[in-house]
Amino acid sequence: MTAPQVARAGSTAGADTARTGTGTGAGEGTGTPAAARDTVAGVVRQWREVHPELDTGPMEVIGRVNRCAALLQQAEDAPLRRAGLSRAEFDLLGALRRTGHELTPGELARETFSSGAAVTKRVKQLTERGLVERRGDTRDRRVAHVRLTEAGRALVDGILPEQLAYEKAVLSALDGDRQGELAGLLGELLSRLEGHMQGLRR
Amino acid sequence: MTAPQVARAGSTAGADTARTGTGTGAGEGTGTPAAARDTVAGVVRQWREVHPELDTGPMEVIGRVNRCAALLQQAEDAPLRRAGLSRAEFDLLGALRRTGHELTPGELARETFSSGAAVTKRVKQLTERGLVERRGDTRDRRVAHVRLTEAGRALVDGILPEQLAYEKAVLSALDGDRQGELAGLLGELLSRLEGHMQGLRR
DNA sequence: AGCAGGTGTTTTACCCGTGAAATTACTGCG
DNA sequence: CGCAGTAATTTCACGGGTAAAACACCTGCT
Repeated sequence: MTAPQVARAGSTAGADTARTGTGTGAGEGTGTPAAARDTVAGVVRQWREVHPELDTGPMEVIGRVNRCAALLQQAEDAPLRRAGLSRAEFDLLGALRRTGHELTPGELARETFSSGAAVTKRVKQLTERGLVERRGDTRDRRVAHVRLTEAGRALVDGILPEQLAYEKAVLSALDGDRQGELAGLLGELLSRLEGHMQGLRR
Repeated sequence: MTAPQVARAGSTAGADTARTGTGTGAGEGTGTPAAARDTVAGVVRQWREVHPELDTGPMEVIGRVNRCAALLQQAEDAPLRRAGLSRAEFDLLGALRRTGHELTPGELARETFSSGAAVTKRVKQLTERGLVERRGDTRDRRVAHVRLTEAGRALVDGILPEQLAYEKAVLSALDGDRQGELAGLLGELLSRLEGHMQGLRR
């Protein structure tokens, strides 16, 4: 969540940069690469016409990641809104549920990739709704502990299967094998990005 | 950009749902799947411990797409901010540059996946900065036409190569072949999502 | 011609997230 | 003990996005 709103609402990616592979890749042999009938392909084509000298390769990847994320999130939000939760709120509740224990605001911020200020606000709202409770730490009075109420736990447990089913349906656009390949490639990229990310901040 | 802020700022994905493949997929043979040392893997593991009966497969894909998008966008924003532009502004300018001709606010909204209201605001700001100009349509006085100024065009052309180089560096975490595979898989998913997306709005 | 209905754009009101400052509290050291 | 330094959390001011309402204008029908 902390990341530039990949998630939240409107979402991002749109007309981003995208490049075609470094020569390798996607072609399936048949006329159109089979996967190339997406918005990003069109955008890349336009850039190539205007700037034929540029290597548009990265756009193909990054543009698609962004756009997929946007669409997937949009889809995912539907079931949540029906339960009256925003994605950010669900993420917070989910963090509490999956860790199985109380978390401090700071931990929640790290866990949900959002700012401390955002956590403060969300916790306040969720407390008012009776989904979450807070208590001060007895030793260190600076810190607070947030935990799910019974209602909160029930809400998460009720939504989660629905959410997963919905995601499964959306992903069915890709067969099982491809989903696995995709998860693998993304995981590889992700683990390296998360590793030496700070090193690239020019 | 219109999509639910995959992009923008704080970014989203965080503690999202993610599933492990449907049996196929990522394993490389060696102990840890090689790609499984990312944040998402940990989150999925937690969910599985708490809800062993649920199929966490979709999380593996969707969670990673979201998280990758968040990190990539965060990285991409760096070069833009140095030029004093937000990603949304750059997308708008980029749409004008790559299409090569004037666009109406409505077209800009569609092209950048954002709301009309957002376009109105951005165009106003960019006009004040002298990067863009607007003129009313002579036939239909409801519509406006927005075009790049010379300064705007120069700015985009100056930033783009830098942006692409930066993206290329970030993606170098994956070798060329894998980038191609990834682009292919994402393109396939994306084209189907974009196709029958509206059909899933329960 | 005149108006009902539709379309393109802007305005309005509001929500939500952020960074920086403020607040409160702990800790180690002289 | 008392204070400088640091840490956890909240408050503040603001930017940017959205949906819905308001506008302005066109078009087709009678």
